[in-house]
Amino acid sequence: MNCVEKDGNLYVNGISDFHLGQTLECGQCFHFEKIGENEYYLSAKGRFLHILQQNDFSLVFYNTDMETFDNVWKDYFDLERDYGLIKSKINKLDSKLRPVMETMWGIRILNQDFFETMISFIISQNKQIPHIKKIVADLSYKYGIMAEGGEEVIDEKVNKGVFYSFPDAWALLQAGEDGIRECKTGFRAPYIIDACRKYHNGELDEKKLRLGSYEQVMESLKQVRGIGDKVANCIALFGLGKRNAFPVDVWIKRIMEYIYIGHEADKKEISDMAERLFGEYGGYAQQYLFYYGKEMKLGKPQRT
DNA sequence: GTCCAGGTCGCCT
DNA sequence: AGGCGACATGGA
Repeated sequence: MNCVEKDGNLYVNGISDFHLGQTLECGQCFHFEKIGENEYYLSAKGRFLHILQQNDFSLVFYNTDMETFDNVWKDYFDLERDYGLIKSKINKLDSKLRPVMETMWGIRILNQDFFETMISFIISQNKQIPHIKKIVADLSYKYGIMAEGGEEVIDEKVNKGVFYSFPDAWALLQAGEDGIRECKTGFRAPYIIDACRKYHNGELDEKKLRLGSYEQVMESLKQVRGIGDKVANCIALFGLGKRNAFPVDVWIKRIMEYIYIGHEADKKEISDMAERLFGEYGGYAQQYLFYYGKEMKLGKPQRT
């Protein structure tokens, strides 16, 4: 991986196992807008980013310097991890994933902000991804602050929320349950408030959670109203770096039934099986499977 | 109009 | 313990 700064933009070459579109669209994050072929606006880490993937090996980070790339985006996109190795390990554990990983070869698990991930996945329950994105964008526009680098770019064609940072816990507490409801969060509004309180008063301490075990993390997260097993697993995986977490949602349930079981199974069975099959690689396997199954509509009942 | 969405809660056996 | 409807909102 080598970087060149030119005209204020950063050109990164020699990357591998990375596809920007797959990584953003695979359902792990919600605060972005597609503006072209493998070209996106996104908001993360208090910053706005315009990013383009030119080919399998090179990326353009617009209006970005080397230091910001090294300190922020390299970690955010998980670019320092060897996904070739991860895929070969998973392939050894279970060869049924080979075609899945060959199709979704460019997914990387983003290292996202814990608080934003927690609130986003509380919102995600019983909602489709486009609507989750809309709510995240609206909350950011209404209660967040302008993201660093967003002001110069503002573009009427996309939801303005992508130029703003996701609000912090205090801002959402100020907005209150009614303010949060204005962004169409519905019955999730009190859940969001509870999460903000527990985050703000230190009951949920990101540093402690990151140091804690997967089991400890799950138990702490599930103290929040509106966080059950599935959402807690998503937060653990995407917001706290617990790469063994294996969220079981309707899709993964269908996909695992289709690929491995051959009949209906309950969620407990699915997650036990995933732990046996994938162990510490559960999170990666889950995300390859999730996006593949969703794109292929595996096991989904036909509806016209 | 009906059904479902990256679920969870509360109440019912 | 496990089953089942309610929950807001929008799109198919």
